[in-house]
Amino acid sequence: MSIDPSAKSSSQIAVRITEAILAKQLAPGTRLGEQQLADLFSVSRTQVREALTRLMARGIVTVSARRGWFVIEPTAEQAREAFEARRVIELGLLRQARVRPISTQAIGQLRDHIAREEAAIAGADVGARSYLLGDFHVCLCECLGNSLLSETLRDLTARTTLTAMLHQSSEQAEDSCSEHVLIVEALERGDLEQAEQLMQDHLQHVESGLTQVRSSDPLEPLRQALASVSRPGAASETGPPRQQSKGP
Amino acid sequence: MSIDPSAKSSSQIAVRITEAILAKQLAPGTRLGEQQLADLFSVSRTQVREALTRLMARGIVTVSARRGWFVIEPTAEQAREAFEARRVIELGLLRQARVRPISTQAIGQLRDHIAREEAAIAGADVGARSYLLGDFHVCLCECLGNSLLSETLRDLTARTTLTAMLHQSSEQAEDSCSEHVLIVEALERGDLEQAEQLMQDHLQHVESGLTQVRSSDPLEPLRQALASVSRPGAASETGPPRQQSKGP
DNA sequence: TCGCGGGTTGTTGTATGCCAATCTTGTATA
DNA sequence: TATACAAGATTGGCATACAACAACCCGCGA
Repeated sequence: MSIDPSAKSSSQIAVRITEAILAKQLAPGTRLGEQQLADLFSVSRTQVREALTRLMARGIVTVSARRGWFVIEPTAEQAREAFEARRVIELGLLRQARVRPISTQAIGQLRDHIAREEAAIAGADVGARSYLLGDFHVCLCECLGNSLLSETLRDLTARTTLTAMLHQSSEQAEDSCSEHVLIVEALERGDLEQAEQLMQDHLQHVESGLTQVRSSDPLEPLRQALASVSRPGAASETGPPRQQSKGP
Repeated sequence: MSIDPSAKSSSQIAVRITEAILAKQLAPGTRLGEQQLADLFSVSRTQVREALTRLMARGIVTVSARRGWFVIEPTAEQAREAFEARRVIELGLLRQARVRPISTQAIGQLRDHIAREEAAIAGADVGARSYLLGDFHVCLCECLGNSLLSETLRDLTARTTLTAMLHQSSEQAEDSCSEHVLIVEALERGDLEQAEQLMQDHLQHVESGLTQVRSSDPLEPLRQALASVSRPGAASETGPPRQQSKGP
């Protein structure tokens, strides 16, 4: 688990965890032990609990009473809702934006973002790639002038990212990126109708990229995990087999 | 401050506070002292902090370092974003709903809700009236099959309610309710296009009901307060949270 | 009268210890 | 073999302590 070494405030811890999820460095179902995180960040359980409470309010972490905190594992229904919510927000935002022109500065920001996407795709950093591909939508939302919705959208992106990890989607990074390019181009020439259509298609592509297991069988992940024998270091990700020596 | 007598868990405390805001029983800028709330609910500060942390993550409470927790006072810009977000979500949801029919059961729920609205308007309970008029939109969102967005919408409703309190809107309760009726009727006969238009108008009415201060001038409230000499104790209710000083 | 400086008070921020509840797991026993 | 029981680990929550800081009060000097 490679969240990051140093963070002091609880909000920073929450951000780190969120980023790790968006970068696919934290799998759904990962256990987040309080003491464990406290040691990792060199803070007390108090701070960790506060950070986790925050993340729970945002719906990207759950707590099972006296068992522990876990990264959510979106059910099929939740995944559907998350994608629908993204469609509603992103398409609706583009529609609302028809009355208010998009600043050239915003277009510039989006172009920069896409440049970073391309760099990440060219490079080998899978985490950065995943993060940036998701963050594009948040960035777009912010450029369209609504920071409130961008917050919500970030959480929804986390959910869909986790869903993608659960259902091991085929992430066609290049395709996504080129679709982003098309969207920004449409925005740049002021064709918001086209942009909306492109976004709709794009989200459709992302959603249909999931290998729709979509069973409501709670044993499905386990079954799937045990079906293929050789999985490279997957267990160490979720289940720390042993624990460091405890306190006094 | 008449939140309610008994609640045990932090989530319940958060719910109580949210409800009080939606019922216009907690004004924007109200101070929420930790010890104060702890005494009120007969719990420790720990629980109160957890509840407030949750509410902060949802954006309906802020904390000023070492000064205290306060119900947010949405700025003009934030108010604009909140209304835009509501438009985006509610209109977008109705648009998405075109592909999926609305169950008759959902229509029934909405009708029940409107009946309660009418009862509250007939009665004298201003709190219940305000709460129900806002909750209609949340309820509609849930009936349209997206509980994720309904959570977000609840928070946005809280924001717009607080904005309304700040800018002392003229709340034409009967008008709102009758518009709700029209919307549900349109839904019932499957005319989603019409429903969307009605919703758009309705939200427009609510927003324009605000005495549009709406300048981005941070001194505007002050100026307005000093323009008219005799104001009956507006701020004395909760103790004036003076100007906020931000950190570095 | 007015402004200024210093101490006082109150509130949050954070760590710590503690203990109960209870879930998990390992082991002994019928 | 299956059940019961004990041990361990982890969260849930409370109380407390104390530091950091903001707001307030009050006296002092000009």
